Amino acid sequence: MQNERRLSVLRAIVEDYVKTEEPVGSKALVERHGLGVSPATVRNDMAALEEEGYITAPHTSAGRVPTDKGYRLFVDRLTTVKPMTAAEKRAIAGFLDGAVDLDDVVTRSTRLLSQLTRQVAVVQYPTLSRSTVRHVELVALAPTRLLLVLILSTGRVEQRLLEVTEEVSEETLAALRTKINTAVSGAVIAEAGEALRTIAQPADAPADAPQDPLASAVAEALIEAMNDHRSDERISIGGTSNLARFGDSFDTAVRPLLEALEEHVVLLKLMGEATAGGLVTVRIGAEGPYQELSQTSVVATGYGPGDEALATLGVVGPTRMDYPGSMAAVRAVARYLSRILDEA
Amino acid sequence: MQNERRLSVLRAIVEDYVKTEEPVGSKALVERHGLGVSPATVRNDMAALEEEGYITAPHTSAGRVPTDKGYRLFVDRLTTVKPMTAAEKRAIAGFLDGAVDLDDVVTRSTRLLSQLTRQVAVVQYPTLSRSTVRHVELVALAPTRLLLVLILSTGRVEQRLLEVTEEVSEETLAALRTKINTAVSGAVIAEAGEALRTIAQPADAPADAPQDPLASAVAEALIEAMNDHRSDERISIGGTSNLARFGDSFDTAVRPLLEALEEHVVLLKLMGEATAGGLVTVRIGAEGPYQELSQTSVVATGYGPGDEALATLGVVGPTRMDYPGSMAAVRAVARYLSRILDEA
DNA sequence: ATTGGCACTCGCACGGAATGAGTGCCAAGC
DNA sequence: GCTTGGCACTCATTCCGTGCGAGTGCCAAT
Repeated sequence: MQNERRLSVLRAIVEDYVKTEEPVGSKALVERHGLGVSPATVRNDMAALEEEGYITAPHTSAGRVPTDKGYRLFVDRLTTVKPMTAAEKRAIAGFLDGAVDLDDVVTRSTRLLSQLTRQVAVVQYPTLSRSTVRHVELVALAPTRLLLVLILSTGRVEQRLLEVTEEVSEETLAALRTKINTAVSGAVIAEAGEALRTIAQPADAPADAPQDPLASAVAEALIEAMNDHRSDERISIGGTSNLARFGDSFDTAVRPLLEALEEHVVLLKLMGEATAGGLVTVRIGAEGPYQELSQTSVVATGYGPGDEALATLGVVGPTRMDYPGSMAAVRAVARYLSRILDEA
Repeated sequence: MQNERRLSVLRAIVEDYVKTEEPVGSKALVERHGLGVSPATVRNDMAALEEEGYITAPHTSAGRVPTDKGYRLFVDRLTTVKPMTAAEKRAIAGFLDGAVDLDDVVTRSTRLLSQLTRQVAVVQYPTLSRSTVRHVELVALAPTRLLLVLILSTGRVEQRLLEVTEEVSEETLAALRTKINTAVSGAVIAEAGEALRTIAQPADAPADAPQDPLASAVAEALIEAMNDHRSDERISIGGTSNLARFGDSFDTAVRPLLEALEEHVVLLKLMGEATAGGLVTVRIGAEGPYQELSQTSVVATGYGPGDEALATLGVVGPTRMDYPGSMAAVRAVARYLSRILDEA
C-alpha cells in the first residue's frame, strides 16, 4: 500500500476544503492537484482514510471533510511552515516600528496579526511574574495621598493610589524612595517582595520595635501591585469582524467564541502555556479544554525578550483554517515582538 | 381623531416588536395591551401611522414594524426613563466600588453596562484635553535613557521613553524635575505646553544663549504626550457576544458593526459629542454618519468629574432595542462613573 | 495495486398546493 | 363621526413530491 500517496490525498483534501469550504470529492481532487492517479484510486484511499478516522463524509453522497484528527496529522506531518516573503517581513517591521510604548506595541501586533491571518488575533500583555523591577517612584499627590509607580523591565508601568494616615514630608519620601529602589531595582518580582518586607520590618531591629507605618503600607501596596494577577490577564483582541466569514453555524461556532473572547480568563486558558523558542502550538477543535469551542482552533506561541516566553500571542478561528499560513504569521509576529522587547 | 390613542398604538407596537422581534399585528396588539378597542379600530390607526411614516409593513400580509422615524417619536415623546431600582443601584455601586485604578474603573463600567443592557457597551477613557497636570516624573532607566511619566488629574498616566545624547546626572535630573513640576503642576494641558516651552528656552535669557538640550528634549516629549490624540481614542468595548442575539441579518447588521467596533475612530464619531448634565443622546439607525450602520442605534452620554463631559460612554445595538432600559442604564452608569472621578 | 464501469444513495433545488396571519374596505351600529 | 364586525384578498411560509446530480462503493479487468 502506497502510504505516501494516502498522505498526499489527505493533504490535498485539507487544502481544498480550507479553500473552498465545501466537502471535496474524488474527482475534483485529481483535477485540482496533479496526483497522477484516477478518481477510483483516490476513492480507495479515501475509504481507508475514513476508516482510520482522518476524514469523514457529512452525508452519503457528499465529498469528504477532514476530522480534527485529520487536521492534527496534517499539522504535525504534512506541513512545512512557509516563511514570510520579504515584502511581508518589511510590512511587519514597518508596522511595528512606529510604536511609541508598550501598549501601542501590543495593539499594533494584534491588528497586524489579525490582518495577516484574517482571523481573530489575541495578544497577551507581557506578564509581570518573571520580569524585573526597574524603578519604583513615589509621588505625593497630596499630603496624605501617595501615588506609587512601579516600572518593570518589560516597559510596563503599574500604578497604585495609597492613602496614608499621617502627612508625609518630602524628605521622608525621598529617603524611602532611595531605600526601596536600592533594595528592589533589578530584582525579579518574586524576590522583590521579600526585600520589601525587610524594609518594612528590618530583621536587625528588635522584634518589638515599632513598625514604620509608612514603609510597611507602601511595601504592602507594592507587593500587592506585583502579585496582582488581574494585570496578568490583560489581553488585546482584534479582528473580531473576521468571524463574519464563519457564515454557517453561527450559533454553534461564533457565539461561543464571542463569549470566550469576553472572558479573558477562559481565553488565556484556551491559548495555553506560552511556548518558547519559536515553537508554535496548535490546538484543534475538541482538543481544547472547552467543549463549546469544539469548532475552533487556536494557533499560539509565546514571546518575550531573549527567548524567554513572558506572554502568549496567537490567533483563534474555525478548525477549518489555514494552519500553515497562521502558524507562519504567528511565529513571525512573535519573533518581531520579542525583538522589540529585547531592544527596550 | 383620537391622536392620543394613535400614539398609544405606536408605543404598543414598539414595545411589542422590541420584545418579540416579530412584526406585530392588530389582533395581537389589542390582546397584549389593554387598549379598549377592537382590532379594526387599531387597523385604522395603523394605516394612519403608516401613512405618516412611523411604521411600515415588511410585506402585505405581515404585521407592522416601527420605522426609524417611529422609534424617534417613541424615544422623544413616549418614553419615561424608568429609574433604576434600588437593587440595581446597589449592584452598580458594588460593582464599581471595587476598582483599583482608572483602567479598572473603565473596564468594570464597560462590563457592567453591557450586562445591564445586554448590548455592546463602549466606554471612552477620560480625555486628556481638559484635565490638569498633577505631576511629572523623570526616571533615568539608563544613563542616556529617560522615562517620562505624566500624571493627570483624571488618574490617567502617560509614559514616554526618551533617548538623550548625553549622559544625565541624577542631580541634573532632580533639578529639572523640580523645575518642571513647579511650572506645570495644576495647569490644564493646554497651558502646560506654554510653560514647558519657557523652561526649554527661558524668556529672560539672551536670545542667542545656548538652548539646554536636555530640557528642550524633555519638554518636547511631554508636549507631544499631552497632545497625543491617539490616547484620546482609547476605548473599552464589551458585550460583543450580545450581537449573537441579532440572529437575522448577520451580513447587513452584525458584520458592519463588528467592523466599526474595530475602528475606534469610526466608533468615536458614531458615539458623537459627549453631552453633559445627565442628557442621554439617542441616535437611531440612518441618523448616524455611516450608512452601513443604518440598522444600529447608539445610546450615549458624556461623563466626567463635576458635570463636565470629559468622555463618552454608551451602548450600541440594533435599532430594535429597548431604548428606555438602555437610556436608564447608560445614565446610571455615567452618573456613578462621574462620581468616582469626582472622588479620585 | 490500479482503473474503468456501473448501480446506488441521498442531499438539495425546484415547483406547486395548502396554510394562515394579517390587511383593507365597507356597511352597520353607537 | 368614530367604532366595529364581516369578508374578500394578499402573500410569506411551510410542506410535499419530484428530478437531478455529485459522489460513493464495489467489481471485474488489467
